[in-house]
Amino acid sequence: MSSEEARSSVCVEDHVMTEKKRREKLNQQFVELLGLIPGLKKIDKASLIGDAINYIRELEEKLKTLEDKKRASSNSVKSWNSRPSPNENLTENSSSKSLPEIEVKMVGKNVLVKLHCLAGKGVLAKMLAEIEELHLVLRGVSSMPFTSSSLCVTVTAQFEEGYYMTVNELLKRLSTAFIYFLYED
Amino acid sequence: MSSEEARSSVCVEDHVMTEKKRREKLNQQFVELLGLIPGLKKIDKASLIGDAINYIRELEEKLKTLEDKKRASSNSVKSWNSRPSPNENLTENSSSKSLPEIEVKMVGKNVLVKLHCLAGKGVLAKMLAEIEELHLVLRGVSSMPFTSSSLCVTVTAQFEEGYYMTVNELLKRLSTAFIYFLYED
DNA sequence: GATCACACGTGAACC
DNA sequence: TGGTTCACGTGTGAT
Repeated sequence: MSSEEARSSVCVEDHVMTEKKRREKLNQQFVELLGLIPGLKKIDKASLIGDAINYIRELEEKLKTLEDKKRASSNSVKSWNSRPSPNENLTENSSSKSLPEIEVKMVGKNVLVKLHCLAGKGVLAKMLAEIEELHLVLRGVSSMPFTSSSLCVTVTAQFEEGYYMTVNELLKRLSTAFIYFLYED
Repeated sequence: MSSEEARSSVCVEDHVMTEKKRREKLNQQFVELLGLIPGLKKIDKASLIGDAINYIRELEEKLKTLEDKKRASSNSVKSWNSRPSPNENLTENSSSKSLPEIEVKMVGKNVLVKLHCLAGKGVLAKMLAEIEELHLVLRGVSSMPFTSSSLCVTVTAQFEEGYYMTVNELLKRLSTAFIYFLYED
């Protein structure tokens, strides 16, 4: 008897409490997980984990799909500045500044944007998208190859009703947007 | 003694086996989940579920971010066909077909695409992106307003090295891509 | 030897 | 009343 009671320095009840604690924690995790999984039917612990597994796989797949789409339409843009050497055949008599060069003019709500940048798949589409996100309505777009690797783009646009911006602000926003391209995952 | 043994029709051992089965199933789910969660340190059951929870939250957040981005650059395209009434002032002497009208010409690797479509924010950018996804390298782009609500776009391009397509195939792909715009979530 | 996490058998609750 | 799921206390192995 006495040997059984004193079998361990801290007696059996301690063990029971510890185990109780462990179960509580685990169950707490279970209910937390329960709140995360949408549209589950059985609330079995097993089924719950099963649904969690399926949900994770589902999310991962969706994410992969979206990322691939994104990548397919913006990956090439990375090559835009991937050759940061300004020693192209365009620094001869141009202002010798590195690309892209951005020029903005405004008359009332009318905007003229001139862009000179390294050509690359997706660059033009991305530019237009970014311009339109600044609440500009495209009027005319002209794009022509300049050197073998650079592009001259001219865009005319108008501010949407109720939107306006100063020239400097617009220039800053455009530059920011283009930089955003380059570092986009 | 005998009453204890015959307490249930199929004796206690059945229950034991069932419970064993249940545990096995649950543990099986645990290990399956274990393989899905990246970079976990402790392999506690509790910690495992905890990490699973965090991972799910992480995935959901990433997905939301990506979807919002996507939405921001493609939402406006929905307005493209949101006025499906062909009774615009352009059905007068045009071929009276509903927009968009797509015309494709090819000479060797050189491609000419003419598009007549309802104007809308994001339309042009999306078009160019889709064209480029067909392994076409943009050469020249010209876009001008036609009626107050429609747009004439002319695109010259070249197939990337190693890529080719028949005129009909190209036309089909482009049409498909544009339809894809309209029904994109 | 103390702590931690686990699997087990068992009684009970809930259709 | 059977089938299914859960919580509990306990024994045990690993660190």
